[in-house]
Amino acid sequence: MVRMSAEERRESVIRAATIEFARGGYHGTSTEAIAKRVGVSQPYLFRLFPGKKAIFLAAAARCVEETIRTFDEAAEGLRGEEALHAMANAYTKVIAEHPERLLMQMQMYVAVGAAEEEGDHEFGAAVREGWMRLWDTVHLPLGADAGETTNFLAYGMLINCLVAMGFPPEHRVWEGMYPSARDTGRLRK
Amino acid sequence: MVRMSAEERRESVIRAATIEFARGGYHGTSTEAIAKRVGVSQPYLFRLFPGKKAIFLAAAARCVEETIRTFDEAAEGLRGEEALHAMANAYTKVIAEHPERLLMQMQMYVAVGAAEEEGDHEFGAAVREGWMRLWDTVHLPLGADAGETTNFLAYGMLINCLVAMGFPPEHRVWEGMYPSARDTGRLRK
DNA sequence: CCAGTAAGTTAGTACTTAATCACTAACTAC
DNA sequence: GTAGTTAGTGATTAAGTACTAACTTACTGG
Repeated sequence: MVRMSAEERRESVIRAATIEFARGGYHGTSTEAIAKRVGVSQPYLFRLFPGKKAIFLAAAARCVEETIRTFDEAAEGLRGEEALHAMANAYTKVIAEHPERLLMQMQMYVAVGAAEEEGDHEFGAAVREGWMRLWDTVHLPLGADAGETTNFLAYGMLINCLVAMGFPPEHRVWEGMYPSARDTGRLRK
Repeated sequence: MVRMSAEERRESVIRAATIEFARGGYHGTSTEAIAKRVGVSQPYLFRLFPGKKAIFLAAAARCVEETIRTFDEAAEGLRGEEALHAMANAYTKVIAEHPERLLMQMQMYVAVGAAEEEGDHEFGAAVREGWMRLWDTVHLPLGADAGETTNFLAYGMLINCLVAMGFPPEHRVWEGMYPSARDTGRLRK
């Protein structure tokens, strides 16, 4: 048994939860599965977090932070087409190294409807706020062009969906993605 | 009690299931919720379908059919930019009248990972096949241009995500969507 | 009118799972 | 060393849920 500070454990839980929730979504993931991945007993999760929902929220929030940071760092000091390429490349790297982040984002989005249904309006608001922060993050480097920003994010969402569907990297759906992204994602000033 | 033929009932179940699964996803939707919406007892669902999974599959398949048919009919006899506008308008109409179809699509996509995990490789394959049929459906009217097709579908996926997140129609994220779709989605021949 | 069939229900089972409670083991300061 | 705190577990529970089996009600053809 490896003892950790509660704060460190919470970190591990967030990482494990991201992977598990990314696969199964909120309802398709048991707290036991998360606990197993962390290497800790299931009841202990409820010492670290007030409930399952709080774990999901923490994982979702973290996921948004990291995505925003990824784009922010990639575009640092760059503008226009250069920023576009830098951010696209950064995202490509995330796809390869942390696909769970894309899937977790999808799970966040689809979880909004259910949360709204059960009276939780804060969750949807938080997700939308995260999206707008992401929007603003890429907006400025892309020349403060709304059309360009929307286009960039549209390709991002398509990528998320294709990854979720499990299309292998060599599949033809990926063709026309990057050339096209460069082409149709050109900057009009 | 209104009696129906089993076939008609199955139809009702598929429609009800689409709405329920669209909100809650596979695991977040109980067969009881579906039965309630149909107006039938919960166990009777298992006479009409072999199990919950079969209901989800039927709803998902139907959803894909209808989306493909929507584009197919909208683009009938049109090519290039005209087809693009016709299909975009048709999709706009679906957003307003049948948002559950967009949400169900999202739920399908995110369900692939979990299905794969539990050894069901056919589901993912079916979803990908549906996607490719959709791809081919819009590919030809858009001038058999892979970049154009990808672009069109990218905007579609962005729309799906924004709808899932619950952005109201007047929100600024929608600005730059249609102008931009017209603009960046222009046809290069 | 009645026999067969198809539509539908009520009651119940087996199982999963989020959350609680009482308890134990390890670290830390004095 | 020992007192107090912090990390962690085992046992349990209550609620929910997919699915089964046995029974009932309505329609239909001869």
